[in-house]
Amino acid sequence: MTAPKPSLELLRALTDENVLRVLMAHDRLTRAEIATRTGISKPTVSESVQRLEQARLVVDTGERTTGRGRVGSYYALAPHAGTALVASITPHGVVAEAVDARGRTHGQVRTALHADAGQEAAAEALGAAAARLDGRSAGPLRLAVVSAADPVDRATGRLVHLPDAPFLVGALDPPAVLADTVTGPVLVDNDVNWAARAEYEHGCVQGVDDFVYLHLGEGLGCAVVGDGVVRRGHGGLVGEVAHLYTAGPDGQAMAFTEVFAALGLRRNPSTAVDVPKLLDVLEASDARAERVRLALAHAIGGVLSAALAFADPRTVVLGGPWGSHPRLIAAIEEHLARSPRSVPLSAAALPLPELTGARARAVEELGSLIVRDAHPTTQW
Amino acid sequence: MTAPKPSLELLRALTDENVLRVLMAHDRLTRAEIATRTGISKPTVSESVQRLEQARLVVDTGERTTGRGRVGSYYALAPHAGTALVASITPHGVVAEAVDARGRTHGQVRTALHADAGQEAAAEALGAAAARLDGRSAGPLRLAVVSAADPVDRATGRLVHLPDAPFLVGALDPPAVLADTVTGPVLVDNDVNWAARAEYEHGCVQGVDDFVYLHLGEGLGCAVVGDGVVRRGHGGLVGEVAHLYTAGPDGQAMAFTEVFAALGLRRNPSTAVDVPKLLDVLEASDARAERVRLALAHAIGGVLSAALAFADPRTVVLGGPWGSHPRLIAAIEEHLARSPRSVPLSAAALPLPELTGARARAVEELGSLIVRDAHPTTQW
DNA sequence: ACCTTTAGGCAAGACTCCTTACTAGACTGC
DNA sequence: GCAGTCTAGTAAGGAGTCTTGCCTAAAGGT
Repeated sequence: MTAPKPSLELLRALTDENVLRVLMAHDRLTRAEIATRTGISKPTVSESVQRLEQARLVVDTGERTTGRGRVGSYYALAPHAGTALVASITPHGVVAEAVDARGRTHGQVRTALHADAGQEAAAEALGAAAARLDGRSAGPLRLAVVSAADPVDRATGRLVHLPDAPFLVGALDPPAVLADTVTGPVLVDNDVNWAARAEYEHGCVQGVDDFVYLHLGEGLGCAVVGDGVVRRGHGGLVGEVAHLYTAGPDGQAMAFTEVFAALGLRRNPSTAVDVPKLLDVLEASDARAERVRLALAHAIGGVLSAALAFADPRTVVLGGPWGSHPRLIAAIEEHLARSPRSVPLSAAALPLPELTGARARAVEELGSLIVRDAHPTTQW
Repeated sequence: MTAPKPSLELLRALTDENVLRVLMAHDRLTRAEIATRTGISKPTVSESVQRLEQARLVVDTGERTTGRGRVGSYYALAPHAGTALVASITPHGVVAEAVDARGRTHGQVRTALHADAGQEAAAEALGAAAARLDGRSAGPLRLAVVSAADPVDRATGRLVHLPDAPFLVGALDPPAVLADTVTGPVLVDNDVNWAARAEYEHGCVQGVDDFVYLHLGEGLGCAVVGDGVVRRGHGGLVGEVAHLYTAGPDGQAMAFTEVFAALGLRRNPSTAVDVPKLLDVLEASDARAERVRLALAHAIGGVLSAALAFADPRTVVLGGPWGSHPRLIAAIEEHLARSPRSVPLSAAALPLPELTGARARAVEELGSLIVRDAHPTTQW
């Protein structure tokens, strides 16, 4: 039911958007190249470039074409059109970078955190990183996209604590921390959701519009991609599988997180999974380790039965410090083979996937902001 | 990333779309009324109406305005612009109707089926109903929207049989059955999904963009609405909760459908739930019935824990022959109160919800078809 | 030295939408 | 019964956009 009111202003806006978008994809182009790439006629492109140059969204780079024919001028997006902040926050540290609308990274800042650093340290590191990147880049930081290793409230962007969840980063309010440095919106989401986006765009499930990404690490998380988009649900808590009923070591129904308590795989007194111990179990070959592996496969099989029922994925991607272990995947596959419904598994493989996914969103969003700059009042 | 190529043809198409859409919402309007309602100027509207009249998409109804001022002519969508077939197929019978782009129903056909009628009877009833409605309506049947009480393959529109599911209607291929009568696409989906759409638009969850609709009847089904749209997943099998792990009567993990076997609530030898017997249990007040109710609440609580983990609904709607029973809802609420995460419940109340939901989709789709008629080559 | 190629500019034309002004007809009030 | 008022629709003119086609300038190839 899309039907914007027709007007000549709309046409002009559309032309400018086409020009801006092609400049976001190609970093420097002559007017003639823009015309052929967009399919718009040369005179129209010329007018548009003139408008956008006057609006300081596009600049003549000073470079000139070489080769046969008349020399042409290369145009590009104005460097001061702004950049976006991309940040990833985990209990181990903060990684932040600035990206422009072309998708180029303009500097990266890493800050290590102690495991028991607490939330103030995380907030401070995030703020400091943003300030440094803001000072270093040509334009303002127009928006921020933040990845956090905890559940995120969809309405406020704040990190939330769920019962029996490890709360690795702790209470943090990224929009508040970044309000002074970033001029526009601050988008926050769970690291697993961003990782899923990265796998969708650059990883092992390209072109698969419906899949589930199960992250198994200290915390237990999951992302659901439906119709090509990461689904967040009402509160942003899609993928919080800790309290999902599944099968425990002796076949009794229990919450997924309780399975690790029952198997002695928690890092007491917290509710976090003891990853080193779990990896030992996956490597060991004694009978007890085999029993634990079976129990894990059974429990994860239960989680996957829920994924099948509520997300109907084409594939399930397993990631996280122990989620992509081949022996675990083999055990789960064996379990699935005996189940009434099955689903193919694959292992996640991208490095820093949450940063990749967040970066993609940042570029997309920055592009939309710049397009809106050109025609602030036009809406469609 | 929407950026259609600007052109004058696009503008004209947009004008025509605005005019058509407002005529779909108001059934008869003068040119002046169209102008004020769309915000487009009178001369432009006049041109558009002339074009659309020539294209036989709009007609002068012959009616004239009364009251002060010059008499105006009322225009309306052409009756032969076509209608859409809406059909619901359950083991008890077929209900079919024709709707026009205004959303008006143009006749309903009901065919009762015996419980053991088989799939040929269903196919025949559907085909016959379509033929009768086709003959009765002014224009052609341009598309069909079918609701079926079984899982539907998203790619083909065929009904599919899942292990341990009752397969109430049986193997049926609505696109094939309707290919001769319906000139355009045939959209098929599960009755629960259509019912969820009806509740979203006219029922108890209006404005709630994320909810889950749990249908409890002979079969066990579920619909997931995320960001305002019914989610279907890769194969269209979102909501098939029969094999979801949950808690059985004695606390052991088992598939949801097995719970009914364990409780003796199946209509042997099928896997369908014995609804009358279950309703008896909900009405009875002896200790055994109380135990069964607790077990049901526990099992459904497990299903809801999966819904929370994978859909994060704002509300859960309970529907179906026994799903909206107050005593069941009370038992589930009591169970949820003791759970780490909870969610509000509400009871479905619409009559024939699957037909309402399917009708809404049919009207929407028919509108898009008619708009495309006006400008077949323009795309956005 | 001449031809070819290419970026960019210019002019003309077609088209769309809008504003303003006008006409035709019918009701209202005296 | 008549003048005034109100409204649907039309006509004319203007502003703006896109496209086609042609031209010029400058560089490379032959």
